[in-house]
Amino acid sequence: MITSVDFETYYDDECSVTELGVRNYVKHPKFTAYMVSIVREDGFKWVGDPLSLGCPWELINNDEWVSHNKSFDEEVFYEWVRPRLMSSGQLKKLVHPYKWHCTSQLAGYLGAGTSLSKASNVLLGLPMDKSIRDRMKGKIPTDLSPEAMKELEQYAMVDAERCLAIWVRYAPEWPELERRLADYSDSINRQGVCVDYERLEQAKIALRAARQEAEALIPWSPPLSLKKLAGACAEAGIPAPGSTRENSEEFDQWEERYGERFPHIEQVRRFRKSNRLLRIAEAMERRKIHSAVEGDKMPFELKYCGAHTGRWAGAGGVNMHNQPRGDFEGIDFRSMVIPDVNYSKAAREEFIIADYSQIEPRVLNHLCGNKAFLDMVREGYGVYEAHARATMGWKGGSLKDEAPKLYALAKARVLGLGYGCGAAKFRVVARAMAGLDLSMDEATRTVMEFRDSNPAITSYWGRMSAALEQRRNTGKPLIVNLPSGRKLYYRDIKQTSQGVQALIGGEMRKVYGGLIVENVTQAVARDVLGEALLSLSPVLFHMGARVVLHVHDEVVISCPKYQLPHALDRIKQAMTTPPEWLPSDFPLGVEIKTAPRYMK
DNA sequence: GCTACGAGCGCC
DNA sequence: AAAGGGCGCTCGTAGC
Repeated sequence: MITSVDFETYYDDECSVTELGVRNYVKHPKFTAYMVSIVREDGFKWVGDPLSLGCPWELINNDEWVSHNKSFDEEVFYEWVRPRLMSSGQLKKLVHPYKWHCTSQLAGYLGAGTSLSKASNVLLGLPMDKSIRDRMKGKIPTDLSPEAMKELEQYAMVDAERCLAIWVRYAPEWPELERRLADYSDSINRQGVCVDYERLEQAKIALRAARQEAEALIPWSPPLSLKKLAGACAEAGIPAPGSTRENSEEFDQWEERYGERFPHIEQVRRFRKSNRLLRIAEAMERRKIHSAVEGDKMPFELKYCGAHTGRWAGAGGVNMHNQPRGDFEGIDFRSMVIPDVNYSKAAREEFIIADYSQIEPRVLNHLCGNKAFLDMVREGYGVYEAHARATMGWKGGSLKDEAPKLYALAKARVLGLGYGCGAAKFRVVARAMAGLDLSMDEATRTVMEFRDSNPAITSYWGRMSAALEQRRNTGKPLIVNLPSGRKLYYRDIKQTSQGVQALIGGEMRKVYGGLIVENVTQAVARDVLGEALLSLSPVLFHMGARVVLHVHDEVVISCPKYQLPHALDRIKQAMTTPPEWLPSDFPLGVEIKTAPRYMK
């Protein structure tokens, strides 16, 4: 029997998931699960206080439960509700589901967005009203009038009904391998990472000092106000920069001319950066879980299929997918994350960090059938040099050594031009990715040359563009089949005043051929990582190691030091063996290193 | 007082 | 429009 279970819980500014993460939210003294809605496949429905005598826990014992954001409801049930039911004697034996499923993960897999309202909209065609929940902030049911209580119960029931409907209708479309990946994600999240909280404390002191110093040197307030900045520029008799974005061409020119006369800009950046890092540090602190055996750990959230391409998305307050790299004010932020400790075992651990090398260009050239390029990569040439040999007429020796400028251009072309980028944007991309300063003419010429010499890629854009056109204004979705069997969905494709748009991940967004090619490429690279995670899992388990984190094309593993000599080869082997849906000679490359702390 | 949204910026 | 893309979080501002 499928049964949907949805808890309503108290929240306010300081006691919320956003603020504390799921684990410490449920532990908070103010936390209360005041309502649960239960809907069974046979039509049975119940809503009310989960601790009340009438709550039908024994009825749904051993059912298959389904929730939207299962890891949240699990935490509430196992850590707050069930212990109370047991200690009050209301339950004589432990109640639990036979299995617990998640419709947020299912909806993500189906490219429908991960929120219940988007999923309901896209998958059931039923919009939802979330306003009642927003009005519940800081309130518990005793604050409510009987009418308001009734309204809330109805709202909670609708959530559970929609959740059940989505599961019943779409669960068959969710393959076993993807379900394992989703479960695995949840376990990685819950396991968390070890954090060097002492070092973090030192960092916070330095960051507070930097922020304060910067704030004092900025003559306006609030310090990040662009309006105030423009006002101050006007007073100084100089034009205001259109943007303060670092590395933007426009801003660099402005800074060159006026930077000396107007030094506050540098402090604006310093304020922004130190403030941001300080906020992250504080959020990491609030998520701390102390364990005598495992040390101080921080659970986090990598959302399975958080992006419509299927990529995981960092979430939950501390985003492990955008941790700052490198040094700021003497602080290397990534180094706060350290290998697992286990004080009950003597084994010390070390990180192994493994990255796929340029996986997206490799995938793109495979998808469009660019054999010449892939053959050269298989022969051992680097991706950029292979591109230069295949399409830029390079016949010499090592491109990087003999023609560094051409190498940079090849790199910019490979990274920037595969998805339809035009000349103006290419100038920005080439600057950011390869440190190239191109004139508009040079950029235009490069873009044209690239397209001329890469017909396989441009015709791939064309096919996707034609597929879109075929479904425009027909109501029929464009479903792109990926080699893994997974699909990408472009629903409700419409001509609008903004160009062609489609319902992508629950939102209307602009769409065109090159974009779909980019999405597919990203999606296939994601599937490679997914397969790698699953094939790594038993390999690591045998060595007492485990994945603690993954970032799109990078896997961070904590491994007992005495296993390191075997580990590197085995990991590389598992990661570079192509999934069965790719050619067995597909050239996957992995860069692998050991590190005493998270880095790069 | 609140929410919604864009700018800015971090990552791959 | 042959248009690089995918994310999340903080802050400031606009609008209610």
